[in-house]
Amino acid sequence: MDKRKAILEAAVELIGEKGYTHTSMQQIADSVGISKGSLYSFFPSKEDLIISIYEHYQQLVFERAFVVGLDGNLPPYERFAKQFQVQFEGILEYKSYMKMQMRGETAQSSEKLEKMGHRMRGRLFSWLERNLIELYGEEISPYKWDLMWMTQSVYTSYTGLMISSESELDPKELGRHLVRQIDILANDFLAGESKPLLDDEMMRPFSVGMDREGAFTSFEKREKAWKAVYKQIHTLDQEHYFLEVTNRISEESRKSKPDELVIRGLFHLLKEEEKLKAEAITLEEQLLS
Amino acid sequence: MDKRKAILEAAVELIGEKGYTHTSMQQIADSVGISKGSLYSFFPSKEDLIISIYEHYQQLVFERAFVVGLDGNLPPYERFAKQFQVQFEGILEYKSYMKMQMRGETAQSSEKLEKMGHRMRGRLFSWLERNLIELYGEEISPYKWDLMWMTQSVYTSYTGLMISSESELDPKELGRHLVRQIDILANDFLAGESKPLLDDEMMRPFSVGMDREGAFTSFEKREKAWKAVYKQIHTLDQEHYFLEVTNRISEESRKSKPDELVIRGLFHLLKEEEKLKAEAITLEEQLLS
DNA sequence: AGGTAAAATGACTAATGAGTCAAGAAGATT
DNA sequence: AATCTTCTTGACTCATTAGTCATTTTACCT
Repeated sequence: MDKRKAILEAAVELIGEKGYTHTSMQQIADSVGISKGSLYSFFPSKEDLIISIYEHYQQLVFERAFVVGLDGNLPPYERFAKQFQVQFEGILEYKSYMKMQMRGETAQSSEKLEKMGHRMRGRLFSWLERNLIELYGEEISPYKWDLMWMTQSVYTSYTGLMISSESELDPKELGRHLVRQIDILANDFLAGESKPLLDDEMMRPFSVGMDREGAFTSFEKREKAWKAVYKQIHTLDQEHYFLEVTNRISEESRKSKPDELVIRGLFHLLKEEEKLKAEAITLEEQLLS
Repeated sequence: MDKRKAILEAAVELIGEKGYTHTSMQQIADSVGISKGSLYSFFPSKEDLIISIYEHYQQLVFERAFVVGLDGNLPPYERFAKQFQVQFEGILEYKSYMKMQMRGETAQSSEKLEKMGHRMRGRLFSWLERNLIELYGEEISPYKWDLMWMTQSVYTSYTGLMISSESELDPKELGRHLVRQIDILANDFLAGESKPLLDDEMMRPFSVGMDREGAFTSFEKREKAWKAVYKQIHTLDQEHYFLEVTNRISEESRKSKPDELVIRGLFHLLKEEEKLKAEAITLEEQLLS
């Protein structure tokens, strides 16, 4: 029984329901069935707890969605729709986390969370951009921000609708629907009927490292290395065990002060499996550089 | 110097910046330059204060937007765009209120605020619906929720963009842009190219009194009476004075326990002006029924 | 100027909740 | 069984803040 995970789940549930400030550490402890002191042995502070929640769940939600990007025998348009579908399915699965995230209320606007949010938005936009360029070519470029902004707003509000409404929307239909709307507007832009409203200049806060080579590119490489490892793991017998090890690595590496020794140790566990060695080494290099 | 208003403004500023829970009554009092005790003589509780803020500003923002609906010599399409424009202008003007509203964090989910939010959404949707039907006729009806939902999400997210970004978006362009996007999607729906995804059933939480005659209809009538008064006032010399009286009536009538005597007294002030008498009486009947 | 009513003040109370830590329970080791 | 180690507990401290109210200041009137 993973107590840490149990705490995260209980906390997400409570905070999603009543908000961060109106959920006390005592309530969370009670809900898990442990004492407050014990809770504090897992998370040194309330802020630390909520940050861990974000780290934990963002990883889960994103992993789901981006795997589809790899299954590369779908035509672009369908793949785009499928990716939304998978994302919406993830939202349904992690409803309480999403509820919490949408409330958006946290501790005194933590530096760290802000960075995380920024990184998330950046990821979303960069993913959208890639898809738009792939679908419509470079000609869409002048209109990309308008399309991306529109997409992001509608996506977000459908998310809100899904987690609040009783009558469940079908993720598949929703994905198609969204892509269809994007398509209509994109074609209108390409036909030169509408002028763009948003440009690079004013959207700078949302473009993460598309200008600065370093940050985002290295992130991309790391992302690839992660994916390689996960993909390889799925082919193995001891899938579950290696997944757990890898998730633990991921968790540790996202901490503010990751313990290098822990990470190195965990990687040794992965490297024991011959079929995983190459991917593990690549990822380890990426993480410890 | 209206101290009550000064408090509302200071509070909006602080709460917009740091959130409801992280803004103390002491800070608000300090910011206005009065004592806490004095603050409590205006607002009996913190919750009461935030409710008053919503009541005060919603009125201001909405008033601006709906006036355009009356200037009826614009063609429907342009009027629709103009209404968005005016609304965006309002957002720019009441930036800190909007910031506060977008944070959405309030006291332990007050019954009253929830009702208010619901009413607001209802108003927005009913306004959108009217415009869509006017522009595209009854045939748009099966697609109205999809269009309205899309519009509402994009509208909301542009609002967020306006209040956060430094580079100011032009409300006029933004209004046109939004209406243009609606138009493209509406035409696509009408051409039978896309199927609707949302229907009355699942959108019931958002349809305020479109089914139940009473509530909304009577609200509409009252709305008309208000507009008639405001319109008449604009033709008068002492515009400013009568506006102030009317705003005061509006404020009082939105209180949880409106003082009927105060309202009756204020109406006497309006009825002194012969040209305003008829409209004032109609409104008074609406309010005191 | 003197007196009275109204308004403003800020020290005080009470509640809440984050974070600590000494003491005790459970488990491991010899 | 005795001892040591690790985990768990919940009573306690301390800071914050909503809301109160006796006292003081201001404004107004005669």
